[in-house]
Amino acid sequence: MNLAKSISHFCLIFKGDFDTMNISKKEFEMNLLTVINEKVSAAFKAAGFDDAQTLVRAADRPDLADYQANGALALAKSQHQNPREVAEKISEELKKDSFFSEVSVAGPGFINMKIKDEELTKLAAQILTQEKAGYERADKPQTVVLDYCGPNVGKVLHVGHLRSGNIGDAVRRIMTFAGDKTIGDAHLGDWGRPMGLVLTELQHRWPDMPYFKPDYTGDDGYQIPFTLADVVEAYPIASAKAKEDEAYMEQAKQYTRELQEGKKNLRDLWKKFVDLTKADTQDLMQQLNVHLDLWWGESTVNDRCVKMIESLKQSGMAELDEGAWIIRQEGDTPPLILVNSAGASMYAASDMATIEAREEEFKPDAIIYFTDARQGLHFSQVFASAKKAGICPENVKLEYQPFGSVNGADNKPYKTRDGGVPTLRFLIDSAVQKARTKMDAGEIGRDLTDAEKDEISHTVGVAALKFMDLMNDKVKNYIFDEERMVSTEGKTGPYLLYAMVRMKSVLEKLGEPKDDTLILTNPAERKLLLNLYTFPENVQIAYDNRAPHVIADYLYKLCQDFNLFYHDCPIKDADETTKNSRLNLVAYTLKVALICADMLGLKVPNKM
RNA sequence: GCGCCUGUAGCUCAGCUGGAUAGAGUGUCGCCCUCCGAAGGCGAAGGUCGUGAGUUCGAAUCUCGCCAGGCGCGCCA
Repeated sequence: MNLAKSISHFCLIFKGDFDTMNISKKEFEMNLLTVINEKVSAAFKAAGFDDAQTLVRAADRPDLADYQANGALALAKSQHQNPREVAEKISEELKKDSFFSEVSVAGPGFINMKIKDEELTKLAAQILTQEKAGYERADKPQTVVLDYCGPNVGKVLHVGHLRSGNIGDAVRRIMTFAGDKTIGDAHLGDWGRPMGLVLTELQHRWPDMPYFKPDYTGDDGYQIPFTLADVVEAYPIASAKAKEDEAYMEQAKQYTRELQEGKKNLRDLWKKFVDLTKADTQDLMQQLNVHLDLWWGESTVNDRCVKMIESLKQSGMAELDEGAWIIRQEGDTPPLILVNSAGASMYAASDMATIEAREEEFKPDAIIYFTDARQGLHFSQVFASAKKAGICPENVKLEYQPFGSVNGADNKPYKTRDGGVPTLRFLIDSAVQKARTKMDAGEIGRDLTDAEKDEISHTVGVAALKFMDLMNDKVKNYIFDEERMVSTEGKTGPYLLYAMVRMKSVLEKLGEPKDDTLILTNPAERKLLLNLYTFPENVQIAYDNRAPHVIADYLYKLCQDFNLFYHDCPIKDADETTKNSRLNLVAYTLKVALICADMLGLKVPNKM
């Protein structure tokens, strides 16, 4: 994504023409970018350029400027004028504004602006004290359903669920912060042939369960003899047996059908192992601080799915081809298969029915899917078909947000040392264990009790795991380096947590600031303050691109700037004014950092 | 064969909806604790942005070709 473009998009609504927008000027002076953009926009007008984009953004050459405007370049191009002359004219107007200490034209026509320290410090109390630290929603808030996590009954959660849950939840948090109404749905895989297979295998192993007695009426108080581990083990075994043993396969098919028809004994048993999966998933997601609002599954839309397929057949949208019911696609795209030639409905049908259910229940503006990058074709078929069939209204946006795979050092999908697929529980446990080892070996945390160490190492370990997963552009594969993950050096979860713990610690030990006066006496303070002001733009870019890594990157830079400030600017022994000012900076930084951490679903301990 | 994604420092990655001298981290080398948390900070070295054209005043960024890697292509999810 392009920073400049995203910011300019963000700026588009601020044309300096507040009256026509029926919004008070005050409300728009909510962050530094909009303040400057208003000034530059006014200068454009005064110089005779009315409708041009100002293209204001934080300078990418901090040695030359605080903010820059690239609008003169674009303007000169469209009007066939000399860009430097255009920039000079605008810059002459800007120089009249006492807000800036320096305005100059550089290179082909960049307008560079430096802001007076007093202006910069004065704005802090107006901007950084706001609940959202200057972030202002540009367009109308939306209702959005987000589909992530995606656990499957009978299968153990693995690294793919880590990505789906982490990324989906982070995007949900970002959207929620931005003002959207969000609904996170786990989309449980709890239907179809796998369920029949599990039922069959459970019967083989525990034939005495009441569910299989001919006179079954209910399972009140019955304690199931199997655990989640048994269910997870049962599925692949059943799957293998079914391929060999025809009778076994027939039994599984029959159970699948009877389950879907609602036969009570099977439904009751099915519910037992679905609940086991759900409880396990809930536990893991809670450990990861991934929030879900909804636990709809494929079973939730079963009845709807049956009706939908019938109606698609009636309308001619679906056609029979080689024994299967399909929906033809545009161009070379292969058809979507609704019902296979054996008469079983496919997951594409279930996904379409789920869209219909979500539309009916929530009337969302958008539905966003977080699944791995291999499902692109599937979703393009489902989306196109849902639109074509009128299941999804035209104005509802269906969005597929793919993510790359997690690879080992060999750049092949990540495996444990024994070659197995690492479970999510294993990943969490080993991250926590590593954090604990680090804590026990280090000088830090000596004064903590064992219980505190347990809790903090869990927080740190999970943050390490999550941050590693969120710090890169989600569409790319990344290499899982378990040692680097828990390192406190460099761009890691523990580094961020450490910086934030320091901020908390400073405020706790030296007290909160007495008033909101801010003074700048050191370059590190100025750098940190300027960075705090760019929070709104970063949120906007992250929002527009559904890109948690933009927040991750911003938080990292904020912590770097803070650590430099912390190192260069002593607080305890400074004079009262300086001390108070620096405490203000710490408080502002902590506030913004905690918002960012929350967007990423990172918990921040008080000590570590 | 068709389609999607990726290729930037030794390594791991930002930047990619066109702008200045392409940024971090890590690794290597050097420096900084009498001080609010050194799980920290500072500095040095390190790049034909896969490749070749094109568009443009200006290309890592846009277009096209090529090369390399990953993934997907009707009855699993």
